[in-house]
Amino acid sequence: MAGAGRGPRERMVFSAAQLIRREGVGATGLREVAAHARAPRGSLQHYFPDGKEQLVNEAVGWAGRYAGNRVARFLAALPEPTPSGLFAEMVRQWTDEYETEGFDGGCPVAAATVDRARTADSTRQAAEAAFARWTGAVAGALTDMGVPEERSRPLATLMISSLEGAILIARAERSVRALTTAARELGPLLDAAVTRPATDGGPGGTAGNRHRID
Amino acid sequence: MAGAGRGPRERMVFSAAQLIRREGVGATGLREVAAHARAPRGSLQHYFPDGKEQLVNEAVGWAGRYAGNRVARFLAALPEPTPSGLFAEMVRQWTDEYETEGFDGGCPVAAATVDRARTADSTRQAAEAAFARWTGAVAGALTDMGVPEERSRPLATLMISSLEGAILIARAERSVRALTTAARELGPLLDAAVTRPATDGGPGGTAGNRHRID
DNA sequence: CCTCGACTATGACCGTCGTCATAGTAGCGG
DNA sequence: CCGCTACTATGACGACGGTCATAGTCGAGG
Repeated sequence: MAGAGRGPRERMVFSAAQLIRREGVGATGLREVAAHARAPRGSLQHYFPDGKEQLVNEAVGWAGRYAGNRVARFLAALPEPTPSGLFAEMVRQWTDEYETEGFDGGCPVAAATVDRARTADSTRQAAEAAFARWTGAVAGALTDMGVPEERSRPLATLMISSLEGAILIARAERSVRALTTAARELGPLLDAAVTRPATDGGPGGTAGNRHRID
Repeated sequence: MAGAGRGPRERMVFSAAQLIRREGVGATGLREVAAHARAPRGSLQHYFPDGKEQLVNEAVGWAGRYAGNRVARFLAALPEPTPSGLFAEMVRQWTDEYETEGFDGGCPVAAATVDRARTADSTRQAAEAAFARWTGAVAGALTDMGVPEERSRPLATLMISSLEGAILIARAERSVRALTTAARELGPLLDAAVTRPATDGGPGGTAGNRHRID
C-alpha cells in the first residue's frame, strides 16, 4: 500500500484509513492520526477545517479509489483474465495480508458504514461512492472478459458482498477460511457467466484500463 | 424481534444489541443502553460487573443465538425447503426491515467485529462463536435438504458472507439492491448443490430443528 | 425488629476526545 | 524590512464516557 512519502495532508488521509480499518471510526482519535502520519497536530484544522467528518470521508474516498484501481493491476497480473481469476486475486490480497501481518485490519469502507451510516450522512455517501467506484471497476472488467452487460454489475456486487462478509468472518475467526471458501465456491459461478470471448486489450493496453476513472 | 418483556438484565442485553447494530460499539454508551432498556443505571454494574465488554459480549451472543434459531423458523415457513428458498428468506428479513424501518440498523456481530476484533479478544471470540452458531444452523439445514456434508459448511459460510456484505452495501446505498442481487445470483448455485432428496422431518417435526442448540 | 442479600440510585473521578483560540515560524514577492 | 500567506504549535475548553464508591430500598427469613 503505497502512500508513505507525499505531503502531510495525504499522509493524514492515508493514516486515517489505516487506523479506521483497524479500530473503527469511533476509536480512531485525531491526535492518533496525526501521530501515525508524523504530521503536526495543528495541520489537522488547517487541511480539514470541517473536522473529523471531513477526514473520515476523504479516507473512505481514498479507499474506494484504491480498491478500484487495484482491479486493473489484478487483471494485469493474470496470464489470461477470467472472472474467477480476478476474484481469486481480490481474495488473495486479503489472505496475504492476514497471513503476513495478522488479522488486525479490515475494510475502512465497511468500518465507516458500520460506525457512521446512521449518524453522518456525508460519510454514508462517501461509502456509497466508494462501493460504486469499486463495483464499477469490477463490473467493467467482467464485461471485458465476456460477461454480458446486464450481468456484470450484479455479479460485481455479489463478489464485493461476499468479499466484505468473508473479511468480517475471517477477522472474527482469525482464520482465512471464509475468504478461501468464498473464492472456491464462487469461482465456477462467475466463470459460467462468460458468454463470448474476452475483449483483447491488445499489446500495450491492459484489459479494464479504460474503466479506471483517473 | 421479541425481547421486550423479560427481566431488566435481558432487556439490557437486548437493548445493547439494538444500539450496537445502529451506532456501532464505540458510539453506544452504557447510560444510553440503560435508558433504552428502561432499566436503572445502577443495575449495569450489578449484572455486568466486568463492564461494557461483558455487556457487548452478551449482546453478540444473543445475536448469534437469534440468528441461529431464526433458521429453523425460516424453514418452517417454506412450503418445501430448498437452499435458495432458505437464503431468500434470510435476505428477506433484511429487505423487509429496511423497507419498513429504514436503513438504520446493521448486524451487531459485524459491528462488534469491526470495532473490537483487534482490541478486545473476548469480544472477538464472542463474534466468532456467533458466526459459528449461525453457520452451524444454516449448514445443518442444507444437509437436511440433501446437500452433501462436505459442501454444507462452505456453502453456509458463503451465504452468510454474502449476506453480511450485502447488508453493508445496502446501508451505504440506502437501497435493497445488493441484498436482492445476492439472493438472485446465489440461488441457483445453492440449489445445484443438492444431490439427494431432502430429509423429511415428518409430521410434527420441522426440518432442521434438531440443529438448534437450545 | 434485625439482618442479609439482591437490587437500585447517584454523584464523583479521571481520562479522552473533537474543537477552538491564539500565537508562532518560514518563505516569498515587493 | 514589510506584509502576506501557508503552515505549525500548544494550551484550553466543554462534553461525554466508563468506572468506582457509597448509600438507599425492599422483601424474606429468623
